[in-house]
Amino acid sequence: MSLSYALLGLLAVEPASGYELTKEFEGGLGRYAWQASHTSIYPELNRLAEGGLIEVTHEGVRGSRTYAVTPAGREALREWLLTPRSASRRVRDERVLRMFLLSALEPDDARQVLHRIAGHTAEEADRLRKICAADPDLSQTGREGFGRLAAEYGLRIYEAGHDWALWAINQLDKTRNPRSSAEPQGSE
Amino acid sequence: MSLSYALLGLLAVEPASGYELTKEFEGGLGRYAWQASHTSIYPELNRLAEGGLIEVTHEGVRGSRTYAVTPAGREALREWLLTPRSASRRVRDERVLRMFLLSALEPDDARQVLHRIAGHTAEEADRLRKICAADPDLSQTGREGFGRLAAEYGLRIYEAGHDWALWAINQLDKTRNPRSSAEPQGSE
DNA sequence: GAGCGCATGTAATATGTTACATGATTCA
DNA sequence: TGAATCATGTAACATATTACATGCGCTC
Repeated sequence: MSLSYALLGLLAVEPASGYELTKEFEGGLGRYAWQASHTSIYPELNRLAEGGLIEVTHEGVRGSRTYAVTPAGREALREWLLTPRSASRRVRDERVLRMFLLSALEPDDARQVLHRIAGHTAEEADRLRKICAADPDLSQTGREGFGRLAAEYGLRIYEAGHDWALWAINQLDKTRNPRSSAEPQGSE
Repeated sequence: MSLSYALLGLLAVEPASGYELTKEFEGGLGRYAWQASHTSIYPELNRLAEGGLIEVTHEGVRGSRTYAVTPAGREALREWLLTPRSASRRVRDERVLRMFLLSALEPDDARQVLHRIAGHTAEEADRLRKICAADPDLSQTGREGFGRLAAEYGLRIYEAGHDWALWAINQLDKTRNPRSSAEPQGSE
């Protein structure tokens, strides 16, 4: 189960409570890689603790429990990350699905969706570009460097998505109007 | 439910049987966007047919049923694709998750995983580059053009992932050995 | 002391996966 | 005629989402 490893990975970088982990999933991790809500996180933490992969290191004032990975947990995570599994393609990305289904639309509708995608990917890329520019050398360690690596990945993916959308719009325009091969379109 | 729209989208491009749709999901669609097996596809087709969004247009010799979208189904698909839903982030990508968890590893282990990622993304990009080169102008229509658009997207994403992996390796090398900023590493 | 954010949980429902199951047709 | 592929399905189990639920502590 991937959620266990996501939690193990976060805790391996820095101990945290279920509440803090939940917020972590609302950021870059849940955005690009694996989404989870507190109702799946808390039971999973309990299961991991029962299995001896994590343990409670601190009990906070409002009943919060801070978990940390045990050596066994760290080893389980390491093994999972170092072992390639070609079978592991549980891909589910609704945004990408929408891109794949564009051909099912009338060209004018598809163009409209592509313009929206182009706008959205540009915005996201801008946002991430700022984050990356703030720390160009990946000097931070721990959770910070973690986010930095993720931001860089997200940036490159959004830039690629943006380029793709522009390319696709151009292709559609060519099909509609084969004489002028690159008619600029108003952006959204 | 995204699966319904994935099926609607495929059928909108071209009528097909459950068996054929299942194979479609084994290709690019299931690889990058949305994965599904026949055990979820068949019940979903029945539900869509009950809801009047698709209908059986042909019964084959071995009990196969070819479905096509109804006007209602086409409209439902169109509305879904044209309506932006920012809430729709059901992202689950184990490969990306692994990238995000790298910071939890010792640098040497992380480097090893990154080299594997670099190798894998290069292979995938090569594969897709050939597919794209075979039809540079997106001249095909229907299911073919569909695949072409998807291949182009996949190519760009894998290239971006590859670049990211190389960048990350370089960053790790810098951290290990700050004097020489770009020490080449043996690939896997 | 009222309201907000912290912090965790359960239960019902929806969804997805794995294993099991069946039978037809084609091809060697 | 036996194996491979076509073609669809059910049942048990695992997992995830939504709605509901609770209570503490801080701040105003």
